[in-house]
Amino acid sequence: MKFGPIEFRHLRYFTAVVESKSFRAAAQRLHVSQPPLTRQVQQLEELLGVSLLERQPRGVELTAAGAVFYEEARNLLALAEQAIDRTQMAAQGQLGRLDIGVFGSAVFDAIPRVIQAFRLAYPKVDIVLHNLDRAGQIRALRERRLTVGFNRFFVEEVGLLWDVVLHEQLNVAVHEAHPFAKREQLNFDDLADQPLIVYPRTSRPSFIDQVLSMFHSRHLTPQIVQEVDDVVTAIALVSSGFGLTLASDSALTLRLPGVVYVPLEATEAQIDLCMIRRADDESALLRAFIDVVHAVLPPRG
Amino acid sequence: MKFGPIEFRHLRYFTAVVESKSFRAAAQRLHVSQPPLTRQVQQLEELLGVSLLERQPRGVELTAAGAVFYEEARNLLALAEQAIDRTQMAAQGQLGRLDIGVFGSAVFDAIPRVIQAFRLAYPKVDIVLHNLDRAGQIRALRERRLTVGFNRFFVEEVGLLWDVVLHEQLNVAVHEAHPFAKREQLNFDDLADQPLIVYPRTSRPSFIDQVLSMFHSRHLTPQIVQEVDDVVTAIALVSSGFGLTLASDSALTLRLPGVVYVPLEATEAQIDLCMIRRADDESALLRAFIDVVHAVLPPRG
DNA sequence: CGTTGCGATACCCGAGCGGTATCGTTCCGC
DNA sequence: GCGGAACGATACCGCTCGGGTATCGCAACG
Repeated sequence: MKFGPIEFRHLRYFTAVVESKSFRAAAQRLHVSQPPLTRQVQQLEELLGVSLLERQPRGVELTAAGAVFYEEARNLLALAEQAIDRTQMAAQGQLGRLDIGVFGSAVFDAIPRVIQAFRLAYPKVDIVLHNLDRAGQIRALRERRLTVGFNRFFVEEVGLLWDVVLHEQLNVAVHEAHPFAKREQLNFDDLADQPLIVYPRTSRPSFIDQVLSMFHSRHLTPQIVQEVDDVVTAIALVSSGFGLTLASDSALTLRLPGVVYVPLEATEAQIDLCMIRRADDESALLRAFIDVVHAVLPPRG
Repeated sequence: MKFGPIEFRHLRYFTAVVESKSFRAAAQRLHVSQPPLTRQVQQLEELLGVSLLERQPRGVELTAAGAVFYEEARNLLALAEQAIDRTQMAAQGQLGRLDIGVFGSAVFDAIPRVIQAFRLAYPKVDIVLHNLDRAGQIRALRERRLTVGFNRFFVEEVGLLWDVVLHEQLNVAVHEAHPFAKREQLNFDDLADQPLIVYPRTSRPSFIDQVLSMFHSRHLTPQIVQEVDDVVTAIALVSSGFGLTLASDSALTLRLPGVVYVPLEATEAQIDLCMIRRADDESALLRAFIDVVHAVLPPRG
């Protein structure tokens, strides 16, 4: 006489009986015989302490409470189906939340392209962008607040993996009044005695360090006239005739009045865009995102 | 190796494991041993075709899909609780919908008082009022579109029950300029040769039929100057000096300019308010409503 | 007034749930 | 570095309980 808690079986049986208005018909629909159905519904009524059906010779009729419970049961069964669907979607990486760390000039071109493509392929995934420098990204990754990070020049970090996802050329941003503005291409020697604006210094090694090493390998010493925090400020200074600066291809979408971009000689004048992630993150969502990144960004930049 | 469909047991076990971050601790919480827990969670994962937990030496960790399913499971369990609550409330008449048929002057006083009291006692019951004459109420009751109806003078109807819930006195509505307006009380003899406005004729026998029978039993013949559809119109005509009319106590709240109500002699000058319902309706909701009606309306009107 | 179709009941069988005992692994302290 | 402790997984068993067949009691219908 003692029953356990309510189970989905009770709901399935009860709703079938209600919809068939008959135990026998419902039994047929459920591919069971009639007596178990009777028993389960009786149990359900006893568990609830409520009479749900009025048994009549011509079939069954819902009581007022039965009508309420029927609606609830239908709802629960539908939600259970949804729960399964959603879970399976999540397992395939089609549902969930992706926290992406971004920084620097890549946010102007490469990142938006990746995100747009990913949104299209996985519309039910929430994407949250976090503006973090490299150190911040690494910390956030370790603390699981981030799924992936995009940055330049990752050093090896235990527990983290990084891939180069894009090679970009360097460009020189000059004011249109500057003689370089007419040139098809420039090289490092051209820049040696030019007033250079450099960025950013937030976490070493950084963009600027790689640029400086390119000068050093050519035994050149650039004339640094100003240090700034970010690309936008640097280009703004170029726009106002302060000097020259270097920018990756991604920054080319950043158009300010009077600023002209001239490609730098190709040899070694490359800057990488890297993606960093946890080594132990084997989620389908991250896998799917990585695939999109490689599909969107040119296999060889 | 073949499992049936998902049951609430799977959800209860899984959520317990997640919340305890441990199979053993969850087993203790659930008052079962650890192996069945392991098995049920394994079954759940197989049923979903999804890995929900990462078993680690220090306990268990949710996968991304597991986190999604956990939220869904919590939600389902909470909704199941609510479903039980709501069903039990419905069984006690505390939840549901009450369709009430109303007609005539009772809507001005008695009905609003009843409904206000019922709303207070059973706030989660939806009350829907339907303006239907007696024939319409009887049809709607038979077709289950109505739970109760209020009207005057019910004849016996098979399958329906009626109770007198209120006795009201009759009053004469006269214009203040009329000599009767000064009287403390009136009787039928006074009215015999007065211009009388009568209402309504919608479904016989009706209010007017009872009034007329009161005249006849006294061998009097009233002077009917106008027939109208409803009380409000009748009183409006009184207000414009058209004649006199009779109105129950409920209509006294209906105050129009120049209209004065004078009580009619008490003997036999009573009018009933009746409540009609299905004989086979044993719902707790109806029972509760009837109780409220008898509590609100004076046991002897 | 028998027939028919309904849900309820009685009884049986076996799947499956929960129990105990134990294993394999990892992490910890000595 | 090694034994012990703690974790989840596995093996196996007993018994509950869900589902089966057969049948009952009852009301409606021709």
